[in-house]
Amino acid sequence: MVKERSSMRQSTLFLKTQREFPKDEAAVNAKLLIRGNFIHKLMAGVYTMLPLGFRVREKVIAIIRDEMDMLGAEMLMPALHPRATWDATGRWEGMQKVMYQFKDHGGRDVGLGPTHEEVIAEVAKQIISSYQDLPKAIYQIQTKFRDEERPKSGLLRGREFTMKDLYSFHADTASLEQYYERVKDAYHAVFKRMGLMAHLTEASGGDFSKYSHEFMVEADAGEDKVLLCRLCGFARNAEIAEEKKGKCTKCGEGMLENINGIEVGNIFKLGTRFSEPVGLVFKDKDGETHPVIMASYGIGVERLIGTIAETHHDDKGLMWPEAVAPFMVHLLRVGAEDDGLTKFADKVYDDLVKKGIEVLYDDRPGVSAGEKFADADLIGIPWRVVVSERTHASEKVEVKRRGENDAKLVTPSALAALVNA
RNA sequence: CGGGGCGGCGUAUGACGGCAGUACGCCUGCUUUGGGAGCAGGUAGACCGAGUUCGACUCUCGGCGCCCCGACCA
Repeated sequence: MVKERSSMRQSTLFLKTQREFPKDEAAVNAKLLIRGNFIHKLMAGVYTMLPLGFRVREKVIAIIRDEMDMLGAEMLMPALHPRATWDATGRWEGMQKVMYQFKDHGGRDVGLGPTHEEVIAEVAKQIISSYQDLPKAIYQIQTKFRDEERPKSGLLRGREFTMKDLYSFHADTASLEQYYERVKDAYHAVFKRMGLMAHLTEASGGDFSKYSHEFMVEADAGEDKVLLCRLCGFARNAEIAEEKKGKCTKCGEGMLENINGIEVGNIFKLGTRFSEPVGLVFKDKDGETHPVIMASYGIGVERLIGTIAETHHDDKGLMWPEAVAPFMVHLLRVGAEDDGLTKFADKVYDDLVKKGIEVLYDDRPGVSAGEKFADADLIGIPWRVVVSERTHASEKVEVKRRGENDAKLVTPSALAALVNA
């Protein structure tokens, strides 16, 4: 069915691209996303997702959700937390630097969650009490707040952002290991589906784990240094790497290379770091009590969008992979205002919409062809369809993929099949 | 948090210790219509505070904000 939401007329959309790149941004993703009007910066590290950006975000989330639903159920935890929950693990003090903490009107200490291990452990206490309750996993897609000392690089490091965080609970390490491997596969699938090649990278475990794994996308804008063997795929974060170059320590064949990586996801074996202090325990078959073994798995949604922008563009603008593009088709009506042409273009639009294709229809009157073309290149929708006097004369439309030079004339009825192929 | 840069119509910029200009945008009208159209008219701007000065958008100091480098990064 035709859903108003799936397609839009540009003349009425809350959208205005900018002629120039913003002068105070250096990061490619910030330049392109701001100029293309996908996002609007409210303050450093805090952005409005405008309609185009919102749609990309929805696509990204849908892919994440699709893969995560195979690993556990979704729920939603609050962003506002009481101090007591964080005091249980000592992190009210420990995370003062990154956690927004303040007093409510009643004088109570509260904070905005930078992460949710404490909260989920508290919730899990009510669910888990026996080995028969394990393993379990649960995830959410939720807003996190981090008082970053230095937000930077557009969407790559924000103060308020969406994170998918998955938590798993196990009775023993064998169960944890097994589940951990499943998550690895799911993560690779998530990134691959949105056109990103992520290297599974060994990293430090931070506060509460000896080791963790990060998913690194190679990009100039990446703030992490990673040693990578292109032959076998071995990767290790430079912060923990003892070797700096030379033969790969894993396969012994390839050479280790230094690359910049953007960390789009990470997975941690938490062990009992959170379950123990919170009292999240279970009874085994013999009636003995043990702390639950936990792991957490995160993906930064806006950072992913920024990463895609960093890796999918040319000098004219963005080039969205189809899976996350805000629309599949950008339909441009160019040339003089003319009733016949307008009707023809409207019909092309309606037909595509009826066939379930998401179309952004640039029906703006009085906007030059050149400006529409430039906007289409900037916004980066995968397929560009042009309707003009020329094409109308032959009852055809002109189709071109973003990034390719050659356009071809096809009949409107052939469009949907072409785009869906 | 240390260091650096920047702060002017909605956007991007030029000049300047002495009436704040240009381009784009936006509004009116006419023309135009396949790679950011033309003409005419119009609209709209100095981050905040203190100091120096006859006079500060301009110089000095402080604050705030943004960007960049570094540190930090569950």
